[in-house]
Amino acid sequence: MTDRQHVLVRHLISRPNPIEPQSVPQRHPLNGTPQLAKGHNSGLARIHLDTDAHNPGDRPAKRRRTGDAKSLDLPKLPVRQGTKRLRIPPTLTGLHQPPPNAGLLPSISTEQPVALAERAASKPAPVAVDATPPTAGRDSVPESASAARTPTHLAKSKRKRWSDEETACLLKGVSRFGIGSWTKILKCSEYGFDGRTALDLKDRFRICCPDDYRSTKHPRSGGRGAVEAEDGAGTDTSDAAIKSGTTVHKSRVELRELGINQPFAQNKRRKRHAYSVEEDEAILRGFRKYGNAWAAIRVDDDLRLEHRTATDLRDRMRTRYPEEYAKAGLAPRPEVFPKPPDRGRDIDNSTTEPSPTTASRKRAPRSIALAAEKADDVPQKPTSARVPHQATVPPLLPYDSVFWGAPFDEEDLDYEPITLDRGILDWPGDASKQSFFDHSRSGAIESLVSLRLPEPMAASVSHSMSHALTGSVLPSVASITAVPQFGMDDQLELPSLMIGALEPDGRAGGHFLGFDELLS
DNA sequence: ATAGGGGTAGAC
DNA sequence: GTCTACCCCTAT
Repeated sequence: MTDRQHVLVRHLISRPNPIEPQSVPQRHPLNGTPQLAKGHNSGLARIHLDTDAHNPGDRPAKRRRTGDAKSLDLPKLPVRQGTKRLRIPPTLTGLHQPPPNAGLLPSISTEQPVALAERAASKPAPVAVDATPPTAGRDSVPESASAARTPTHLAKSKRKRWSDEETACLLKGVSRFGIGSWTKILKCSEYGFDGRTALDLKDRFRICCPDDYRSTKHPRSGGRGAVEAEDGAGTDTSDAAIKSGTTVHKSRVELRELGINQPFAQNKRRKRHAYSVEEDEAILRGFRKYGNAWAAIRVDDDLRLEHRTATDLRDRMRTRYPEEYAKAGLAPRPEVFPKPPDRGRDIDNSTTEPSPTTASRKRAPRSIALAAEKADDVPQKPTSARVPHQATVPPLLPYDSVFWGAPFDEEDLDYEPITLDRGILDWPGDASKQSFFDHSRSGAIESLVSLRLPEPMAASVSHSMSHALTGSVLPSVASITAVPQFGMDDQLELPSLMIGALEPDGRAGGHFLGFDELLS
């Protein structure tokens, strides 16, 4: 920055705000609430530094923002108890929402603190289950307890041996519902399992009856049929071995004792078949030909898809070609467990609309967004052109850089989704307002660059606002007032009101924009 | 018959 | 643990 620009900035900052004369109590241009009262000749910086005078101390001092000791907050007017928070015009709704990287903060959890769990774990622990005598139910935990999952349980849980009762329940369940219906068995009230999962059941069955389990994978290769086949072919399931406890394989005798005299029912679930490229292409062709008439697609001889069910085709279409599926007006497959947003993508430079204001992208309609995301995951050949990103929105302003009027209290702020008219940040790009501030020619404010703040100020601002969106924001008044190099402890302007106020030749001039103009 | 909104189980 | 083909259920 040149010396001349330094001087200009200083001059401007020390000028009275023409739209905010100090002698007249101002009202917020948006909501009509009283604005911060300025005392005669009392600099804001002085007000800041004398916080006690304005904060008589009935309430504990607000927590300062961390990081920059030079960064001071403007004093807040007292907030009447029970004051309803004002509705913010749609243009500004959501400006006070947390920055997108707020997710880096630890989330609020209802779980017990880890320390608590550790303390619990440090108590004299019950004897390890593995060391307990192998009596039935020795390691059983009351169902309610296992469901509640105490913090102690969250600590690396010990292995729980299968009791004989559990194993019996499993085998009976498999006999009744078939191999593979693990959840059905698990949920059946006639059987009791000690906090097992369906996966646990499968694993246990694989150990107890390996041949039967294997038979589900290779139907022709084995499967003793529970009781018909020879005992323990290839495995040591002799009575001696069983009695000695060296095996958990279940013998025919044991199964009979459990009342299992029939072969285990095979899982009715069809075998999985990965979709081939040919199948995918056929499905797409069929969809384009018949639309969502899946049955018609299935029976079309040319498509050779009869081995799939109509639902299979629907499912495949909605996962393999989500865009095409959505274009037909069909809802994409909902995500069961929505992933947290990929924060890395928020500053993705590969967006189709390169602009300084694309630090965050407008969220596409859920269906479309999902479609695009799904398409990202699909390997194989590329699908038709992606649904382009809808648009971009300017980055969010941290709420402390915008004047909100009096009745706000930090503690009263709940956050709302942003609805921000992109024009709010486009105005400096207007050709009629071109000035030496306009550095990027991009038509949008480019934060500190556009402002051309002196280096010390820029450093201070960027430091104190490190919580804000990357490269996004105007500095907060609080940040600016904290910079002593300017000797401007008297009158300060909101930076947003100064931008664009210079003539191209550098003279102060033009007119100062107010919020009302800014937002009109 | 199909849509929608998932759940499940097995492969990896 | 993740992915996904297959499955299920209800509504239309």
